Amino acid sequence: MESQIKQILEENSELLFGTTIDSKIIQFQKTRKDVEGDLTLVIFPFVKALRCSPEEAGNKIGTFIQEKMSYISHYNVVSGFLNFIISSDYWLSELDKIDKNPSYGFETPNSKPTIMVEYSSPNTNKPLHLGHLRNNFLGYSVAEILKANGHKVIKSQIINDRGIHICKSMLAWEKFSPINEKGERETPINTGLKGDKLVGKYYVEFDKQFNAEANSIIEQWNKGDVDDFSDKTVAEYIRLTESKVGKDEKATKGIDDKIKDLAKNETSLLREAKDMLVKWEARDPQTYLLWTTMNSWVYEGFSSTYKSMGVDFDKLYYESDTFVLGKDIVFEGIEKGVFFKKEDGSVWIDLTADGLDEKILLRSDGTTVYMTQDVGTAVDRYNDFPDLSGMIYTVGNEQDYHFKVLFLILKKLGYSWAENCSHLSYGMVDLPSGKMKSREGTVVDADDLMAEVVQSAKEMTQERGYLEGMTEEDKNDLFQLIGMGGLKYYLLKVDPKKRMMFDPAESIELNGNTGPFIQYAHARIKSLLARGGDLKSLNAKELEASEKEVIKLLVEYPSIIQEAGKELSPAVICNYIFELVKTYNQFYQNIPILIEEVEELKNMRLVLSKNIAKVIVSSMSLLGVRVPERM
RNA sequence: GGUUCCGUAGCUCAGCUGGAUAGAGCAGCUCACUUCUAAUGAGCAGGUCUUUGGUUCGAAUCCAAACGGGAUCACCA
Repeated sequence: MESQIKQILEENSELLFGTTIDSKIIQFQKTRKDVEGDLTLVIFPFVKALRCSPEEAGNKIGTFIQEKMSYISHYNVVSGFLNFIISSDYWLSELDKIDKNPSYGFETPNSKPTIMVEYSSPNTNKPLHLGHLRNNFLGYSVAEILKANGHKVIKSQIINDRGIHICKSMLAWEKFSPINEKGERETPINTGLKGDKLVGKYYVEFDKQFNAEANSIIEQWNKGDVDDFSDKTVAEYIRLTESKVGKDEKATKGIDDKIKDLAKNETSLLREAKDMLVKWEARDPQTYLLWTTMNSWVYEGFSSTYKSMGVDFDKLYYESDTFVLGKDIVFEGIEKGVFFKKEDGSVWIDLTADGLDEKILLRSDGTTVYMTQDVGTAVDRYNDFPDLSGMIYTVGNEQDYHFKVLFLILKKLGYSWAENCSHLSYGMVDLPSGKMKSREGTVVDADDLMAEVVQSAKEMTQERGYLEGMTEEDKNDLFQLIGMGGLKYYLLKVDPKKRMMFDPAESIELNGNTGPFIQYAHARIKSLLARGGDLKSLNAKELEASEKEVIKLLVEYPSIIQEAGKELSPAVICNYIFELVKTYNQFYQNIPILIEEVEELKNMRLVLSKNIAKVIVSSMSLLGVRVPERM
């Protein structure tokens, strides 16, 4: 409709305006709710060309368009805005088209280039938490949205299964796990703990012991007992301590943190963890066995968590595989002159010319860092899928800098596809009580939270649901569907880029802008349709205002999917579906459907409802949310 | 301090490629179930869109500065 009007204006611009017009000045917008009209053209930009008042200009253009387009029944001009009223015929014919298209809003599958979407990518040293939920739901949803836009999508994750953090858990387990009467240390089997939880427990234990050791070193320093430490360290300690004099509380705390870091570097625990990493990279059999065992525990735990989340992956990458490639690339890069070596053997890239810093790629002991692995992983992926037209990394915005550097390094290494990589950077999830810190144990565990929302959905549904005749199994599935639907919708409805507040009480809320609100509307429509009998083809002639409003929104659906794809934002879908359901509910509440006596009207209202249900199911599927037949 | 993101109703968020009187949800106060699922709908109340300047016929939206908040600037990942 808009493009038709635009075309008419452009083709007849000489006639209307006496000059050719810039297509940019043709601006449409939705008509305000309190003004009569379905589509609004902004008149101000034309006023100059026409040299008359906005009122006259609007009338001139309005009359002209109305003559050319039969679907426009009339128009009005209000303070510089030309409002077209589009006839019921048009909306009914649109509804008919929508009704006949089972995959309405979706592009032909696999008709566009392949994109890889990476998400989740956890460390294997601790369980998944609330932040991972946002990440997973977001990544999964963006993948679905891109598919709906016609792209072939490969869902992938990189599992950070190596590195110093894993060694910390391994070391703590070896050192601190109690031995039972059978002579075994703790395992998921003999403790009944989920594997990821058990390993996480030892990561926390490491940190606890590590801090204790660092504190005792500081105490030692404070007493003046410095014989066991290098002159350099001692000098740094003295310098920091002296710099505290006369500083305010905040600055003093900052310096204390630095002293703590200094002390941490001197702990035997960290030294042992580092030794372990070196042994691991050298494929020491015992270390490797321990690593394999503990990782397998974690994978088992993760896989059950992913199942509850309802997410999956097409292709997994492991850092333990890709870091070697990363290392090779670094060596090549040195020869190409992209990287350089410092005296102590560490390898760096100088990005100061690009406004960034120097970045390390290999430590002086030859082991790799995060960046090295990511370089390797990226190259590995393009080797596996040479036709990738894009790669999207779903990673928190605290890593904005990392990805900026990563993409720049790839570019400098001469990979032409580097510019197709993008970072889907999302904001942190805050709790009302403050920030989550995994080391301090103030996290919201993903498994616990999911269990909680499902439990809450269960209580609520038992209280007010329509469950007669359902099997226990179906009921449990329904509770799962509602609880998870609520949680996913809650986490996805906020613009991904923004930091968001997670209120546990609100996340299990079922009224207002929530997943269950939308699921409920669907169940209600299904109940209508079940009683409505067979549907006939549309033959109604007129539309009530509230019916027209609903159809208008339905018509927007394809463009919403496009926008969500362009913005990589499931929130766009959420906002749309909420608006659609709200508008439908107004219609539902005010207009009789089954009890309507005029057959054409009843039939049309049922067809309309059916298509609302269709769009609810399809748009919710883009969020990874299932929708019940009844609730 | 450098870089970067953010600041809209009591709370949580939409709106931001400039356009009409800035919108939802929650919380508060009314009202509507003998009628299709009330997990709903209708209404009331709630705003100097952080501030100041600029661009423009027109600014929550663009630009600049200030103030306030977050992230980041590791031989952690």
